Amino acid sequence: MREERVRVLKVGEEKRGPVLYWMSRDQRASDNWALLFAQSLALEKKVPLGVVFCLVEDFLGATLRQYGFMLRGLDEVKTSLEERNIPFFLLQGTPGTEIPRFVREENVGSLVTDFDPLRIKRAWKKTVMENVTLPFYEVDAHNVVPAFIASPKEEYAARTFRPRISRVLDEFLDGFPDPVNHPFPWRRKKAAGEGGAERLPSLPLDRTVGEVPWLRPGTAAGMGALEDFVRNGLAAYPGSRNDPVRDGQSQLSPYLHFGQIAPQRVALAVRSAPVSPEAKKVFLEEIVVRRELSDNFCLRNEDYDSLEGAPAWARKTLHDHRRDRRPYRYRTEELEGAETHDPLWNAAQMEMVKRGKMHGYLRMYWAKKILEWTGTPEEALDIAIGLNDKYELDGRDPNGYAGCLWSIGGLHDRAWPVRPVFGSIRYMNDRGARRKFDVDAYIRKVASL
DNA sequence: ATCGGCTCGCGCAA
DNA sequence: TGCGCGAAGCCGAT
Repeated sequence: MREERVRVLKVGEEKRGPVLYWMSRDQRASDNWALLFAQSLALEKKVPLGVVFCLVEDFLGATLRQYGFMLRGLDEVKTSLEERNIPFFLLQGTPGTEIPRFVREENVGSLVTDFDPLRIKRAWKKTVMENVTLPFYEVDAHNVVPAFIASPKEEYAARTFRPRISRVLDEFLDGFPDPVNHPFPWRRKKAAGEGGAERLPSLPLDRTVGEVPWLRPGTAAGMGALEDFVRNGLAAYPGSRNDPVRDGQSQLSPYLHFGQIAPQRVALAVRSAPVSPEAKKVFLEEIVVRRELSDNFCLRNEDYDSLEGAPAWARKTLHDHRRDRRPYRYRTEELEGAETHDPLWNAAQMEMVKRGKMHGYLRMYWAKKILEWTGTPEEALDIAIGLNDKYELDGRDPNGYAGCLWSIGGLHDRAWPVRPVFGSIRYMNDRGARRKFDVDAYIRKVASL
């Protein structure tokens, strides 16, 4: 593994004791650089290795839908790790309290965690850091090119970020080593406690948004979806990705969001697939450049989920058009209930509510119409992020924040001809959608869900 | 079907 | 200081 993936969060005092990987964003037992680094430390010191996940009861308003997908995936992680003599502990509570307590109780010698640019995760790590004395490392197991290496600043657009990735991609896109059994058993084993899915009934969750039956959670299912896409979808991807009727997208984003599969595994599979160089290029642009640009945005911009995070030209133009007349106005509840005059928008909203996933092209259209139909750009952004985080399996992800800001706040985009309400933010309408795909067929498809 | 204009600012060449 | 060009478009002219 390239050592640039590792950042020392705290030098700490070296002492003998097991190595603990505090798993957070990258919820998988293989293809995980943070786990691999933790194991290499443990092997070097000849000590046990354990993995802990801290279950927060109310993570940014997450729902049964998202907790169900996550906890069922974690149960698979537990099984896979235990087969390799690595215990998995599912704690419940605030990481700032629970991780330092676990470290003390089990006499942990070194602590490793994975990388996440979101501010709540950074705040947790800061508290943990202040409450432990041992060495504490962070490994970017989510990005092919680690976010701290990719760029030292907030990038202006994909075109400024792309060359930074291309320069070093070959160095970082290396293969994952095979998992190995850990030779040193964890001794004073804390009581294992209930499994993840068993805890679902007792968690204080929003149960109005139920689990989705059509997408099976976990690493095995995610790897299956990847295999299926590479075999049956990748070749046609450039032509079908913007057609929500054909559904030419990879369906991998929920697995990627919860870290159940590694983006790097996806990139490796695509790179060696027997398809045209063009198809590979188009998909790698999505899976590497665009996805990692979202991490760059959230890492380098404190205001990644508010209009303050939008570029200055965009904030100005939206402000200049603040008082423009809005021909349609909807309240949050009307939007949430898919009760607008626009059947395409309603269908997109219904697809998200029912399936936990909205097609990529429609996400842009959907968010831009919220800007057009609500009182202020700030309100529009709050509603878009709120609905996305409530219903999408991949809510609360850097990609979601960057996507909403792209649609509403001109992020990573350029100026376009001036329109009412939008100013020079790129405008979209259903005529454009009709040029691209059979809108009525899509509406019928959603109605039959 | 295809094309140009719309419009802004970064990054690089000079 | 000038210039090319960009994350998924729209619209009207041809």
